[in-house]
Amino acid sequence: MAPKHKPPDLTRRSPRQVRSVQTVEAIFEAAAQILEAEGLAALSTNRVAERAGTSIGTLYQYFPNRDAILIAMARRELARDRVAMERAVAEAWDGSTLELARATIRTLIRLHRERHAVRHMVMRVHIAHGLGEEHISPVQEIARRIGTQRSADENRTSTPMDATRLFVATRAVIGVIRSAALEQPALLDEPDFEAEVVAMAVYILNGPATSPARGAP
Amino acid sequence: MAPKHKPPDLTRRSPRQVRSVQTVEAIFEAAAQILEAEGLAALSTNRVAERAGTSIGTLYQYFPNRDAILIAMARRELARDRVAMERAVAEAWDGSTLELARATIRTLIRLHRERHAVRHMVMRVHIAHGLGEEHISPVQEIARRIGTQRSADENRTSTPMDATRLFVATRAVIGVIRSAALEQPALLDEPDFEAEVVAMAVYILNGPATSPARGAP
Amino acid sequence: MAPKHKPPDLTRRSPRQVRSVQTVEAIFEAAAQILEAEGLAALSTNRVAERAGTSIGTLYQYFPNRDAILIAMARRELARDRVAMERAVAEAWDGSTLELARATIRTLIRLHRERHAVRHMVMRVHIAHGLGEEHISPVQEIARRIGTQRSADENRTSTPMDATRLFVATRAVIGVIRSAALEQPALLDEPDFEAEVVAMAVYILNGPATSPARGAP
Amino acid sequence: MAPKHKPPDLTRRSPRQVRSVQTVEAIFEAAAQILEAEGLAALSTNRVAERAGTSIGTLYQYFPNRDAILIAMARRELARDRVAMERAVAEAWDGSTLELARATIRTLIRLHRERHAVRHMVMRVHIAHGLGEEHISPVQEIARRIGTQRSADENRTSTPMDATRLFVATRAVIGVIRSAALEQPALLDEPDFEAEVVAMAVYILNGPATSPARGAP
DNA sequence: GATGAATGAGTGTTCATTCAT
DNA sequence: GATGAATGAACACTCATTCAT
Repeated sequence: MAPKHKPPDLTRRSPRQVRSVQTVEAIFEAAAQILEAEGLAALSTNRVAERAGTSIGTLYQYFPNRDAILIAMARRELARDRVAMERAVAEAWDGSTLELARATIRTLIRLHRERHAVRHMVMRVHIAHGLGEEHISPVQEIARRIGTQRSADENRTSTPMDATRLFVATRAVIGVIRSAALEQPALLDEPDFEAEVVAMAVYILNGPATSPARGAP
Repeated sequence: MAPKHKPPDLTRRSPRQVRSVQTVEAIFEAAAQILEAEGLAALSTNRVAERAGTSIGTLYQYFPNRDAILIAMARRELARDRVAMERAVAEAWDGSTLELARATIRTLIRLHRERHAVRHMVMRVHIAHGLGEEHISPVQEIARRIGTQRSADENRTSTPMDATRLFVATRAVIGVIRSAALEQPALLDEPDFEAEVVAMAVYILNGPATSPARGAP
Repeated sequence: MAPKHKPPDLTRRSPRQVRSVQTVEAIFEAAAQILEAEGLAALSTNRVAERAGTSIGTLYQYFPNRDAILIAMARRELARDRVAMERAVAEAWDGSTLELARATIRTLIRLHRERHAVRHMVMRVHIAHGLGEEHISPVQEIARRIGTQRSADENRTSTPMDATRLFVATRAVIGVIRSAALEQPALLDEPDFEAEVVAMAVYILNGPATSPARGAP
Repeated sequence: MAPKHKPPDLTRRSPRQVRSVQTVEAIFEAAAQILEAEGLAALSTNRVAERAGTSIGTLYQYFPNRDAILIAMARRELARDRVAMERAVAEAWDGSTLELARATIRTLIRLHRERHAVRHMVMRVHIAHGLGEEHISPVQEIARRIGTQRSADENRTSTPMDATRLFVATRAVIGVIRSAALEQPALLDEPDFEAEVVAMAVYILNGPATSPARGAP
């Protein structure tokens, strides 16, 4: 999993022409299809190029090595996540903490519904390359804002947020959703599941006093 | 990652002589070292044999293929986990739910303190081979016992445990501990961390009414 | 000897560029040389590539596995045989049955004169892969035409051809020639040998009444 | 197919004790079973020993290398053949040439009916080791006796037997029977098949004048 | 800029054979 | 005499990567 060769640059040509963009897009799609159908071990550069309808030569003009493809995919995914999360938070910001948490978690669940297997593999490679820090930020950042900023704003009597609790809250939420995607994808569509996760999150963030009644919609 | 061919047998010769046992042990240790130092991709059978001080042929007399080594390691680890968990539960069974949860989680944390990277990779292969069911059982089983059986025994007014909540509780706990091991190993040694996880677990399992005061020892 | 796994494709890239054709030709020649000098067991893909002056990787771009090389060789040989046989038959068709048989058998003998050992091994692998049906056809077909079609045309009083006799005739001829090539290659150059085989063939096909006098040129 | 290592001695211990004989017998039987079920390529010494119920160590005390097993099997088979042929000839010696040929060929066919695949592989290895001369003798010898000695005895007007004709006759007969065993085993049980082969043999050996009427019993 | 033929180090795995027990 | 653990050369095959066209 660790990179065998020196990792020089992770991008080669930034595609400016239309054709370039299409090629890169085709490569991403091809890689995703192979990952989904046959797993990481089956993802060879030759197969990706073939499925993408280009030659390997061309592929290597856009990506310096195999993992660069996966890392680029991970980053694209993360960027999309960030946008979706930002939007969800922005829309729910004026509501209650409960509503805000719900909006966040609902978005997170939605992001895990599609191609979660591909997501997972791509992210694993991303992390294996020591890029994990690019990773958690969106959720963590939002959790921090919910926990800290808002309690300050609204002068609530919640326990002030510390790093450990922030860590526990974010990892619990992500861990549960990831496990569900992996083990029981059907759970992601159940309102109960969302409710439980939301309850858990709010409890951890705000402390026991303000935790909502169970099963509230 | 998914196995291409049917996995015929995962064991070959079961070691009877003393020498054999030592050889197998050496293979496990060599594999663990390589995994820890260089990751899964660097784990080739030849290197394992070399580092174990045996020949490749000998390695293949005990393991029919590369993954069989990892699967055997995973199973050994799981067996150890199960024993540790059972003991912890047995010792804390007569105490309060809080104490029981704490004992369980403390054990879980301890299990993740050493060689968690190796654990992680080994388990991933184990799961990738469709053996995931051998996996969750110990924690899940214990959570079920804590949530259901005990509340029945003691006639507590807790919300009855359903499958979704059980899922959320176990995956949240495991997810948090796993993330800590991976991202911030130091957290595993902090009492605060344990306290937060315990609080979260008890809250999810028993419902808001009975959740303990924050930071209680 | 029987193929363990299904034989998915026997060809990979079909050579389009000039260089490719040369490569494939070099592989065939290298394989033939090794077969002739050291036998089937010594024919490893690495050695073939080395002797062909290519890399192993290149070899595998044209042949998906070791046996595919041999099968391709067998097919090429069979195609050549078929052409030679067709031509011989076409040229002798208007002559007597005796002349026709002689032309056929003479061609068959000639085909076995060069590199018969290579032929033999290559064909054995071909058959072992269940492709035997591609095999007998040319000779069998011609024998059938000589035995059936011609006797009808010419309204001769020969015994009508049945399947068993056809089988015996073709296998006797081929068996004798093959044995000669294997055991006493010098026989293939002796006119007497040809005469005996022709006499035998004509006798079996046409029945005793019309068999020619011994030793007739 | 050519022997990789020096072929020092093909026998090690000649089994004198009862147990030894049983062991060797078990090895032969095991080898035959594996050959029949999975072919030559699957015949490894380890598997033979395992199936024979001995250890490899023991196997190697009776046979110095893998091929020695097959060669011993071939020789045993050949010895049996010789005995059967001798007996058949002895019994039919006083009859007509036709009857003698029929007895011979009938025996030959019978010998090819059982385990012909095993026979074939075993013989192939035998020949590949340059021991082919041990091979043809029984049939050839008998053909010679039929062709030469008898025509002298009976003062028939048949063409005197020469080496070429002897070769053609024996290889034709063997070639046909071998092909039948390999390609159409059912033919071996048909009286027509035997009749055709006998007719062919008698014709070649005795010349056209004395060849029997077709289909005579 | 695109192509795809060529490369070869490296992988997993087998198996004939040896030798300490 | 029997055992079976150990050996390691050899094999079939893959795949990331390069570069001449």
